[in-house]
Amino acid sequence: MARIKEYDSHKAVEAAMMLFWAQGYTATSVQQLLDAMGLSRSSMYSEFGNKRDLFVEALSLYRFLSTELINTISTAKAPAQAIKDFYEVGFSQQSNKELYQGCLLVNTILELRDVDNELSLIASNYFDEIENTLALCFEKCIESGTLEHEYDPERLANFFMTTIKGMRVVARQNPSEDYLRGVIETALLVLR
Amino acid sequence: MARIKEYDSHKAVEAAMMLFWAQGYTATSVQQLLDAMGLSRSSMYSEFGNKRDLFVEALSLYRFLSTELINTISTAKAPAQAIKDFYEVGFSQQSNKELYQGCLLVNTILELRDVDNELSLIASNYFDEIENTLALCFEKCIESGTLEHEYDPERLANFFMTTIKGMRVVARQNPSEDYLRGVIETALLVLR
DNA sequence: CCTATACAGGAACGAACGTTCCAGAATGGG
DNA sequence: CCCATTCTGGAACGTTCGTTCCTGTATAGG
Repeated sequence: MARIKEYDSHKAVEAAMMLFWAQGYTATSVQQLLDAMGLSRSSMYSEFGNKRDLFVEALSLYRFLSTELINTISTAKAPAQAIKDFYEVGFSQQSNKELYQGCLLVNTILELRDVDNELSLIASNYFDEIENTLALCFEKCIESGTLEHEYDPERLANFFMTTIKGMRVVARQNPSEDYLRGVIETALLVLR
Repeated sequence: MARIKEYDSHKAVEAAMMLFWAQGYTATSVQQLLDAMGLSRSSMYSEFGNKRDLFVEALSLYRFLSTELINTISTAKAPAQAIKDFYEVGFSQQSNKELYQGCLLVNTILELRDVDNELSLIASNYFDEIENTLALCFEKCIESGTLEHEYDPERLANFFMTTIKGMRVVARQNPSEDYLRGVIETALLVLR
């Protein structure tokens, strides 16, 4: 053995993720990725195989980073607060720039269906995971009495996930913060 | 003068629109467009200029076809029925295949931001038109007493448009009809 | 020192892309 | 008939793409 790797593989994938997030899969060229990741062609191909595999890793990282968001939901008590926390993540200072990039998963689902269904399905499945977690959260709320039992937890999860996907489309249209906050408040009217 | 044009320009744009709708702008090649439109390279370039201009026409046609949808809203009386009509258009028999293609405008906004902002903005502006019409509809409902005056018509329009955009993302994930109908019913809970 | 490994940089590849151009066939009006 | 116009089909162009390969250099361990 000789010579230790210089670049941080995790940081490289993160840079790639940001670029895919902003520009989409097809519109992002390998050269742009190399510049953003700060490594050479040779290193990229020996480390990640090819552009598609790199994108799969970027998707995986995006999902991993979304886990803290899911945890926020699971631990919250009242459903209204859970949903509010869920929405509000996008407004946090650290990810304020990212807010207006929309959502890598939504973008991927729309861009790659009928083009690369396998990649589109990966993104779709990540959403299903989140949706199931959300439904489970509502179930617990009903059991603990913070949510009336007349509500169907699965239906609520379906509705809020759809709203969130819509908001992440709207986010890419550069709306005002008031616009998004107004949508959140209105959506919460569903819970009484 | 000599020889009358054989192909139907409107039909050609419609075929192009369907293809762009299904695959997106970048992923749709000129050759695929020619096959779908049923005309030769020479005819396409002399008639429409280039791929981008053809896409602009496809967007315009999509907007035109959406007008009947807008008219449905404006003439409806009660807001709940108006929104329901608005949603239900996607379920009509003639456009059932199209339902699962999502929405050309949503797809375009997400795909082409940071790639071709001008095209992305065209799609965005079409949505704004629809949103304004929707807000005006709610205003009339409040004046006529079919909607409580505590509601802000603009905020309601913002919410429902966002929900619709979300549904058109979900539609591209091939959900069940029950899923979409459940989301609609839940969203209508906002109106009491 | 020596060798195996990790890098950079760039040349080269084939394929696909959008676009332009041209030769030739078909067709309607004068 | 004749000519202008509308079409087809394909060749060709330049560009960009993802990918592979090669040369050279830097570095850590034996």
